[in-house]
Amino acid sequence: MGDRVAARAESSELTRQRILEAARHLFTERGYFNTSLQDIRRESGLSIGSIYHHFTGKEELARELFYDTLSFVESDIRRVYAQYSGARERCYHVIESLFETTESMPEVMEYVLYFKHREVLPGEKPICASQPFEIIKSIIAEGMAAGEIRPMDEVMASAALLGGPIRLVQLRLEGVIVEPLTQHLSEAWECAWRSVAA
Amino acid sequence: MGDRVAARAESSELTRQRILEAARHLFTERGYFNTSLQDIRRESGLSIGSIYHHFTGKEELARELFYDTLSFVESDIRRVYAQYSGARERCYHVIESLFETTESMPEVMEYVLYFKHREVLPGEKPICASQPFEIIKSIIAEGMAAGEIRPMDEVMASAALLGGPIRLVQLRLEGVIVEPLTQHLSEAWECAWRSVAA
DNA sequence: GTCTATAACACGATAGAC
DNA sequence: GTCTATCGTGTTATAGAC
Repeated sequence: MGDRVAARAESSELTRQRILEAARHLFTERGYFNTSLQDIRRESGLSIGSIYHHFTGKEELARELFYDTLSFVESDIRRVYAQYSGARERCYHVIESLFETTESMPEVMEYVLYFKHREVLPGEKPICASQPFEIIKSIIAEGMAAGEIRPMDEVMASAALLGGPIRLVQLRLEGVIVEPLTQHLSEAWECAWRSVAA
Repeated sequence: MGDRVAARAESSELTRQRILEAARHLFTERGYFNTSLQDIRRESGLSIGSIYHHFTGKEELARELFYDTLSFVESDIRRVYAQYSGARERCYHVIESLFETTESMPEVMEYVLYFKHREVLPGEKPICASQPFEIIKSIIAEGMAAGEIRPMDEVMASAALLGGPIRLVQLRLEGVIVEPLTQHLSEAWECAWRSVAA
């Protein structure tokens, strides 16, 4: 008997995901404000009523996607942190994972980079106060203590290390770079590491 | 008699500027889509009719501001290009000017960095195809030919050089960095140049 | 849980007096 | 050139049948 409850819950979760996927696609393609709930209804193949049954409104869709994406990025960085040791290795694999995600899930990457929290979700904490940012900072702090990274302001070091790669991701998403970013990994890494290496 | 015509033209130009200033302020503060013409009317102290007399609509305000800002940045880079020689000197002063503009005209900088052409002005060329971007590329190409910069992909070099500083500008605009960026110029420059220096 | 129909509203844009 | 008043449209969100 619990089966029927479980099946219903599962199907409910499925429609939830369908709505979120449609929203993510449209938000990244034409932007939050250029997407109406009618668009999301059409894209998801469901109805307005159904959307409002699962979410309180359009804003919650954006919020949900935002936190989804953020925790995806976070777990990815955590994995790298746990799997490797030393700032050099860890930073390398953070950038590698950044490039891989750009290729395999460009919409997720686009959402992370271009989503304007302040505009769409006023009152949310800025992304730089988020967990991923904190992990990066501690990787760098440890690397500095170990003498791998030149002593300098931590914010400076993180900007120097990731600024270039992030810029490349943007150029790739905009279509300026046409080859997969993974092809440029070693060259990008060389530039990034030189900027902070001791 | 020409005086009266000139005076009228001047006053007309003045109200035009008042409207543009109000629009820039509101667009950067809360975003294009969160700003209504009523807001611009209130902020500028004029009327809806007056705004429509000077501009064809809201979108033209954004477009006008965009090209204004772009040509400001362009002339700034051109100045640096003409005033200095060698990739090293030129790049240093481009970054210096970037930081100075961030401090003296944060709204201009914010408009350049965060304005979403694709969303607000669909059909506009992306900023990376713009003149400022082209000048940077030629500075780098000349620097590579002169042996100042390691041989590498030009796009890669520009991302490495400016990615870090641009990231710092963003952090400054978001309030993560509280001191004027000019204080960090030498450290930021050190990181940026190391990433590409021969 | 899912649907359709519709309410309530704000927006960009226009018309026309002065 | 500047203004006020207003139109038409598209939006988010709700009500209520099934």
